[in-house]
Amino acid sequence: MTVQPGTSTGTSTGTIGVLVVDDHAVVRRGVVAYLEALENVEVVGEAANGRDAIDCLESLQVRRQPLPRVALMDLMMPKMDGVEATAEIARRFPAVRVVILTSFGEIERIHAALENGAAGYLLKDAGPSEVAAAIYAAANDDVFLDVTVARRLAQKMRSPHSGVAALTSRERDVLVLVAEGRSNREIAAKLVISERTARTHVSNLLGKLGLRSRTQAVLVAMREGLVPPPT
Amino acid sequence: MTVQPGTSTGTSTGTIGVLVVDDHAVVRRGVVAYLEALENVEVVGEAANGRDAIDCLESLQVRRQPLPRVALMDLMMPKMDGVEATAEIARRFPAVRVVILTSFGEIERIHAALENGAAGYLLKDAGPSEVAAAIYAAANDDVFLDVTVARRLAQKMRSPHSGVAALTSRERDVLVLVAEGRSNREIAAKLVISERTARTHVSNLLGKLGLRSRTQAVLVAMREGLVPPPT
DNA sequence: ACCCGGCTACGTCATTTGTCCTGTCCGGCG
DNA sequence: CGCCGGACAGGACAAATGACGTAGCCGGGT
Repeated sequence: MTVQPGTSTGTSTGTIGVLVVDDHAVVRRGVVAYLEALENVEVVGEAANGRDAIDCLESLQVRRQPLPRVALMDLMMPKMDGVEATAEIARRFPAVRVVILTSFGEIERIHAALENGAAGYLLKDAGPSEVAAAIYAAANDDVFLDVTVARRLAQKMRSPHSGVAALTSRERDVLVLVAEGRSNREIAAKLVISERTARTHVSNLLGKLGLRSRTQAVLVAMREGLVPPPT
Repeated sequence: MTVQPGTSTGTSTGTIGVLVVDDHAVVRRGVVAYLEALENVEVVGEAANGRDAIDCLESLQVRRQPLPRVALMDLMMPKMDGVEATAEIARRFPAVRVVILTSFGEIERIHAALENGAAGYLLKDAGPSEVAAAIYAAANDDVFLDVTVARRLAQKMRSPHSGVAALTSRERDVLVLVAEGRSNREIAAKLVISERTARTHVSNLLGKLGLRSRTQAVLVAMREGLVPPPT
């Protein structure tokens, strides 16, 4: 976690403070380089994970320093997942808009992030102009979505009957466990239900997803971002 | 693909030319920012994927311009995988050292990359100093490995009897197909063998990996980088 | 009050998967 | 040459998986 010294006199009204959150130093460097080219944007801090980001905001708050207007944040970080961090920031620091900047466009994570209060979603192959647009939009209480993200989201809305969206919450629970390599028996134990019931859920979700085996379900769950890729 | 204009008079002996290959513009920007801080290093081009990188080298060659001494390259790119690109560069442009800079430390990909002629392996949470060290090492015909990568590699060498290394090549073939969600019957068809044989292979590889179901095998195959995560 | 959808559970059945053992064929190696 | 390990194959069997139908329970909406 890094906080710029409070000596910065440039934090006047009209300047957009940005907190950059990413576990990869290279990416932070690239983002900062993007932002430095923008006149009325100032990077007020960097954090390597969600926990650090929260800490950073807290310490700014107790020091009565202005909070950043925007947090530019990766998903998939150690310590604290971007989705969780987004939720907590939206809850505890409602003045801070969270813009997601991540490598993968996994529909479930996109959905989760936006549901948790994200004000934008960028993919890492975005150019400087897109990052700028997203930040200005967020600062303006608008929402900026990457084109391909928006398209995928639209597709999801159009056909709620394909994909994990069609699953009930219980079926999603089961799918997550399937995607962790658990057997029906183990799933039953974890969820405190009968093994037959677990099998029923598996059978139902396979049907809804149009799959023929739990192995394929694992792949779908990963593709949709329902479970993180194994480390 | 971007090539710096040949007007650069600074490409004197002693200067290390670097080609940056990554599909994420942000990452390229960050890397370039790193490299700009180094005195005797010059970025001679950028490419968004393996194919572009090769093209870039070709075009430099036909124009009789000096090839970069080092290519800093991501794995997991569209168009052409980093491993393939490394192999082709090592074969066709032996003067160019390839340094891998990637997010994940998947032991199988590390192994494949190094086997294909990579001269370094960095993780993306590397700081500027590590990137610099890797580039200087590569330019010097040395090999630079990230500490955690080196450790994992050492672990692999120490215990060849855990992990995918213990598998026969045929078993690896089968594992790849398992990890694609194929059934035993489909695997048999793909490999033109009997289903019983496919089952034997699956059973044997599960035993060697200490697993109890093919679903877990999927996770291991992903973790080891034997198959790319589903897009 | 009534219906519907979701969670629970069970029974039955066909398939798939995984284990163990046996055995053949072939190529490399001492 | 004999030996060994790996690919291939099959039999026998146990266990897990998945499909389909049925049914009780409960909460939310009409």
